[in-house]
Amino acid sequence: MATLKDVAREAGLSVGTVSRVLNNRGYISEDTKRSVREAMARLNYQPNAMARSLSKQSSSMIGVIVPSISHPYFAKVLSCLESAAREQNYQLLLFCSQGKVAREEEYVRVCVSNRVAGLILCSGSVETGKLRNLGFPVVAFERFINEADAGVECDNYEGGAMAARELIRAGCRNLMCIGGAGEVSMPADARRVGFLDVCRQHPDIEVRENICAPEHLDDLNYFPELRSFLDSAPDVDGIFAGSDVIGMQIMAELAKRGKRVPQDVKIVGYDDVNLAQMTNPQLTTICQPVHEMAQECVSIIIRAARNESFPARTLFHVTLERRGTTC
Amino acid sequence: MATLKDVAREAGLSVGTVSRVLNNRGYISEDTKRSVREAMARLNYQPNAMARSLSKQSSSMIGVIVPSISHPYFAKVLSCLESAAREQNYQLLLFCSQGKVAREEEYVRVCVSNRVAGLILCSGSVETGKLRNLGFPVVAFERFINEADAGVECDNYEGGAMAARELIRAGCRNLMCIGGAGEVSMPADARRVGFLDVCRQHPDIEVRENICAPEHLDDLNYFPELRSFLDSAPDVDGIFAGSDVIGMQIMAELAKRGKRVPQDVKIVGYDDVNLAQMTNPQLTTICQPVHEMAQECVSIIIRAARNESFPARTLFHVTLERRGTTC
DNA sequence: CGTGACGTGTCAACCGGTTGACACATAAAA
DNA sequence: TTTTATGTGTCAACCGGTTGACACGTCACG
Repeated sequence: MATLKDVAREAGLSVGTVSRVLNNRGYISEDTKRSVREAMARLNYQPNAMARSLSKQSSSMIGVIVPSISHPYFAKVLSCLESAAREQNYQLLLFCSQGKVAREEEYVRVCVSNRVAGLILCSGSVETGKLRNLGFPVVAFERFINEADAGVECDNYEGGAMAARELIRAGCRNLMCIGGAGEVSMPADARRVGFLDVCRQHPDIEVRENICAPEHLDDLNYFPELRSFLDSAPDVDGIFAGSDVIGMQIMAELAKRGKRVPQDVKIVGYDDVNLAQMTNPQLTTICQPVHEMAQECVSIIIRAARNESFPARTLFHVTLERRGTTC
Repeated sequence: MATLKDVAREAGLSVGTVSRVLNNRGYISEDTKRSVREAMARLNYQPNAMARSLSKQSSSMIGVIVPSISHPYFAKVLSCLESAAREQNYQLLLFCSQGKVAREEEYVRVCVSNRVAGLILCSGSVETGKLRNLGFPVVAFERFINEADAGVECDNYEGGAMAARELIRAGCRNLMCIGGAGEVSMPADARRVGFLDVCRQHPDIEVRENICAPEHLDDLNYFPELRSFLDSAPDVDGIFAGSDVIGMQIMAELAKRGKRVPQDVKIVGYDDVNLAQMTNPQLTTICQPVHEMAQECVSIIIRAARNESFPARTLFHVTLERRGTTC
C-alpha cells in the first residue's frame, strides 16, 4: 500500500508539498499539482483515512443505530441516511440494537472508540447520562431522547389527525386505532393522540384504541394481536394502522375473514414504505419526508463539527398519500 | 477525551504497562490489572480505535456494498451481516450503489482509504482489475465476480428446480418463470436454468420465461412488466417468481384480475423475506440460509486477516418453505 | 548462590498522515 | 530598491496508540 512518502518520492517532491496539494494549503503551482496527481495515479495511492482522522482529530464516519434493519421503515430511513451521508462525503457505521438497551450502550461505546463525527439514534432507550459528553453530537431520529443534542421528527400529531379526517371523509363511523410498537413516550405516540382528538370532535364517531407489543418491531409478526383486536370489534369500518407493516397485515387478515377493502373496511397506514404500493388495493398512508429528515440529521452533525450552531429540534410536515384502501 | 497517558497517570503506572494490560501482553499482576481497569472506568476511557488500527495495521471494520437497502432481500442480508459482524466484534461500513458502477468504484476506494478488514460485495459489476491488490479480501455474496477473493453463494440451480417440482406437484401444467433483475451472468440466473431443466423433463408441461429489467432492483416497481407478462399468457396456472417482491406484486396483480391464488394460479417466490408471510395467502418460497452465509463471509475475512486459508467458493443449500400459494 | 520466572519502568521507533516554523528562492508591484 | 506575493524544501512535533529492547527489581527453586 503506497504512502504519502512513496508519492513524494515518485513525484520528486517533499512530503510536505504533497500534503499541501492534498489539503489545498499554501501556494502550489499547477505543474506541481499535476505531477502529484500523476504520481498518485501511478502508485494507485489512496490516503489512509485513519491516519488523517487521527491527526486532524475528526473523522468522516457517522454512527447509526436502528432497532431493526429488515423493518421496511428503518430500511427506508437507512437508505436515505446513506445517500445523505454520501452527498457530504461521509460514511455510515451501521448498528442494529434489536431494541436491546445493552446493545445500544455497547454500540455507543464502539462509536466513541471510533471517534465518529456524530451518532444518529433511531433506536433509543439509552439513559443515565450515557449520551452526554461523548465528544460528538447525538441526533435523535423520530425519538424523544432527553440527552440527545438534537432531535429530528415529524408532526406525528398532525399525521394521526390527517388519518382520522381521511377515514371520516371516506364515510367510516366505527374507527379503530392500532398503535405500533413501544409507542408510549415516543413521537409516534402523538399519532394516536392526534387521531383520537379528531375523532372526539365528531360525536357520531365511535373509536377504539389498541397498542401492539414493542418486540414486534423486530419480528414483524403482528397477526396474533391483530386477530384479537379484530375479534373484539367485528363492526369496525375504518382502521388507522401505526405503520404500513401493520396495515398490510390487517389487510391480509381481513381478506382471510372475507371482508373487502375498501368496501367493508377502510385503512390508513403510516410511513409510506415501498410495500404500501404492492398490495391490492394499494395502501393509503401518511408519508414522512424521510429524505429531508436524513439530510437534516447529517447537516446537523456537519454543522456541529464546524462548531456552528444547529437547531435542537426540527419538525417536518407529513403528507397523506391517498390510495386504494380509502377510495 | 481521555487517552492512554491519562489512564497511566491516573493509575500511577507507565503507558507501557497500561498498554500491556489492554493487549494482554507480558507479565501483569492482578493488582495492576485491577487498578488500570478502575482508572479507565473513572476517566470513562475508550481506546482510540483509529490510533490502534493505525499502529496495528489492521482494522475491525468490514465494508458492505449493496445495490439497494430498502429491497427486503438486501435488508435481510444486511441484518444478518450486522449480527455476524457483531458476534466477532467487527463493525459494518455501509454503502449503497443503486446498481451504479461509478458508485461501486467510489465505494471501493473509500474502503481502501479506510483500510477495512474486508469487503463484502452484494452488488457488483466492478471490473478491470479494480478489485485486485486492495490490501484486503473481497467476498462476493450471491454474485459471480472473477476478481473476488472468495464467493459465498446458494445452490440457485437446485432452488429453481425445487420451485418447478413444487408447482408441478401442486398440479400446475402451464408454467411461467419470471426472472429477477439483471440475472444474466449472476448466480440467480441458475434459478431459471434449474427451473427450466425440471420442466423439460415433463413433456406435458408448458413453460414460458420472462426477465425483468435490472433497474427494478432499486425502484421495486415490477407492475408494468408483470402486467404484460400476464397479458401474454392468460392461461398460466403456475408462476415461479425470481424474488418474493415479484411474487407479491404478481399476487396483487392477479387479485386485481379476479384470479384466485392458489385455486387458479399457484406461485413460488424466492428469498423468504418477511413480507412473504404478510400476504394472504402466505407465499411459498425458496429460502436461503442467509444467516449462515453472512457468518461465512465474516469468517472468511477474519481468516484472511490471520493469514489463514479460506475457501474460494462456498455453496449453501436452499430449502422450500411451503405456504398458502401452492396448497 | 546462581538461575529463571515474574512484574514493572524507561525509552525510542513506528503507523501515516497534518501542521507550523523557517529558509530560500524568484518575480512582480510599490 | 524595497516590499510583497508566490512556490518549494527541510525539520520537528503531534495525533494516540503498539511494540521491542533493556534495566532493575523480587521471588522461588535447584
